[in-house]
Amino acid sequence: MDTGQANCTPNSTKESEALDVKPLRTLAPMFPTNFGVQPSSSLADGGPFVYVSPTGPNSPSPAVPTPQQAPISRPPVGQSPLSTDGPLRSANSNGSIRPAESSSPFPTPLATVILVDDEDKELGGQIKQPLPLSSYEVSGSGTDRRNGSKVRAKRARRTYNNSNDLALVPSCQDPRESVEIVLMTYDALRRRLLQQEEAKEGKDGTRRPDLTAGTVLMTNNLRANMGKRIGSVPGVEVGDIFYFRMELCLVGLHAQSMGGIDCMTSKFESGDDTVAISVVSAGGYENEESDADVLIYSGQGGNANVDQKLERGNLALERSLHRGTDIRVIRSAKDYSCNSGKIYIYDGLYKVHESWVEKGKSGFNVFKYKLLRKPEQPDGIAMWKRIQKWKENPAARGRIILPDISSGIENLPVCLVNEVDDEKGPSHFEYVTRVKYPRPLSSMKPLEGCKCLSVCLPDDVSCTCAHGNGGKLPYSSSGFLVSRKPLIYECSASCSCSINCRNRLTQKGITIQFEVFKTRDRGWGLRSLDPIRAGTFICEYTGEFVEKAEVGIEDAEEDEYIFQAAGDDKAFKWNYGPELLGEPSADNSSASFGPLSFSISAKNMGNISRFINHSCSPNVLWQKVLYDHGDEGYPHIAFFAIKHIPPMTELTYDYGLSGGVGSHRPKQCLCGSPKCRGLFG
DNA sequence: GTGGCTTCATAGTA
DNA sequence: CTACTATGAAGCCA
Repeated sequence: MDTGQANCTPNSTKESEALDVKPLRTLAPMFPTNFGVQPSSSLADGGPFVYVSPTGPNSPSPAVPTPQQAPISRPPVGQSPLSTDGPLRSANSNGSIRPAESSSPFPTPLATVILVDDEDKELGGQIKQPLPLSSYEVSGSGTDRRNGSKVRAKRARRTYNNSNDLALVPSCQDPRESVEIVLMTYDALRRRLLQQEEAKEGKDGTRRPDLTAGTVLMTNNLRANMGKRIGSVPGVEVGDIFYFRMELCLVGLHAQSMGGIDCMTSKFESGDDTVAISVVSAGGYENEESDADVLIYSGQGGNANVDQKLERGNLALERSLHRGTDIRVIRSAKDYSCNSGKIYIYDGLYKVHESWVEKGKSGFNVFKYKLLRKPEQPDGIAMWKRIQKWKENPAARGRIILPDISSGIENLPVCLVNEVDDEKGPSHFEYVTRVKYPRPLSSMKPLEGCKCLSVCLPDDVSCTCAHGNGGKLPYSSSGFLVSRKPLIYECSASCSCSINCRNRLTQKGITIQFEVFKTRDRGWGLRSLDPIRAGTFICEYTGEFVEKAEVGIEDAEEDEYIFQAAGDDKAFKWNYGPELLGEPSADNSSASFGPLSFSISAKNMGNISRFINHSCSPNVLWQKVLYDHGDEGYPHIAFFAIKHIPPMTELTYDYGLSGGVGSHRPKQCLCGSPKCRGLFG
């Protein structure tokens, strides 16, 4: 944002020089038509299957097995003594490894994404309405209160056919975009369901918005990468983060909603085998996770009071060892910002290198599988471990220019680092955490206050602040934006509620550990050391409030530090698919959101937000908020996360394209997105 | 097609 | 924080 746009040559050789910098996440190749299976020569030529001994060339494990280890009696390959192989229906003509046709008759696993959107009319009468929540509200099991008996509602079985009859708009061509749309839709529905749940007075039982949202998307075929596959999943990149197991299901990474091992039957030269395709290591068993490239994974079953058996997932992992097939690994990390306390990270492809049986803590046999990460993959969990070390010992972090660019003004220090060249930092500016208005606050219209005691609650119908926001508090109890709104009214000094009220989110400042860093080709940028969940408040855009007419057209430098959002339709689609819940479409028209009649200049004064660069595929959106005055013409601009953002990923928002309305001269865009418009500003 | 079972989930409560 | 438990849904399997 602070440099002129250099050139449009992407991916020059300079990229590889950024040693410790996580490379900017690149997009998956377009139109992947294979199943992610690479024929392995050792398998294709019918060579011997590799039984990796504990002393194998790639195994740093002890040469002598410990006494507690016993070799697994290996079942013959291609023949299942336990009938774990499913029926096979696909013919394989070329001899390469192909997944056997399983439950999905889709000829290709291209992401199937159905968008629900206001422009449906273009498609005329072919559109089928999505199934709203009410049409399958009875889901799962519950207790019938009349007779106390356990009843189990029929779960709608989804039949996968090729007619794509629920497609409301054509499928996305870019798998990355498909995955992101599925995830954003999922979380939007989940947040909305949670909001509805919190507003209910009598809470009958524990509701699970995560599962309900998942069911809605599954029922509407709104998912990516349907059908299982070995290897990487189109549109999902190493390092991607997830907050619910259902998210892994919806993007095709791991189909089991709870199970840790996912498998599929695949064709091999010598027959069919059910091999493991993905595992989730989330702390449920005694796994060893000390090394970033090694995972000692425990088998399933046993339940701590019986021996585990060589069946199901355990057998599949054993077969994966024999076949040498890739296994996707999803690892978890502690994250106390979310209720579950953990977060899932896709850590890329591993292979099983050895297996054994040992006595677990309970004294019963447990299967163990040693998985080694395949080389030459981007950092996944390794980045997390590195950040953890930085946090424990800040001195271990190299290339620090300033430990805190805010000089203690922010809630948390904001580090300034340069890992790409010798530039010593951005040009001077005054760090401020508040917008400077042309008039004093005392002269502006005050906000109407609520009379809530202690904190505002979503089930309190008398809260005037909730009324001002359309009847619902805009943030969930954990502090996430539920959906984008034309304007949010936070509680203010006029309210009787305390500072702990959930409706005082953005006025309290940042809660994430950010750092300002030098990008390769776009000047200085902003990123976070913490994972950021969709809907999280990032920061406010601070600077000097200027009326639009006052912006100097001639000042090129000022132009780089202006917040002046234009009304760009695509950038405003965040609250996808309220129709999926049987609700009316949200008003996402650009008239509700922009363009703005004012600008904020951060040239002379500002905060971290002045370093947020533009992208045509942004991960941050802006939202108008009022909290210290009631003048709707002078709203605060608050940034929120559009999607889950892994640590060390650059934060970007869509500057829009003012199209000659304002003073901005369009600049060459370097965002690298497939959707890049080429120009912005 | 169906019902039962397993499963490294969740959220709430103590 | 940790332990406990009630509820849950996908996919496998008989």
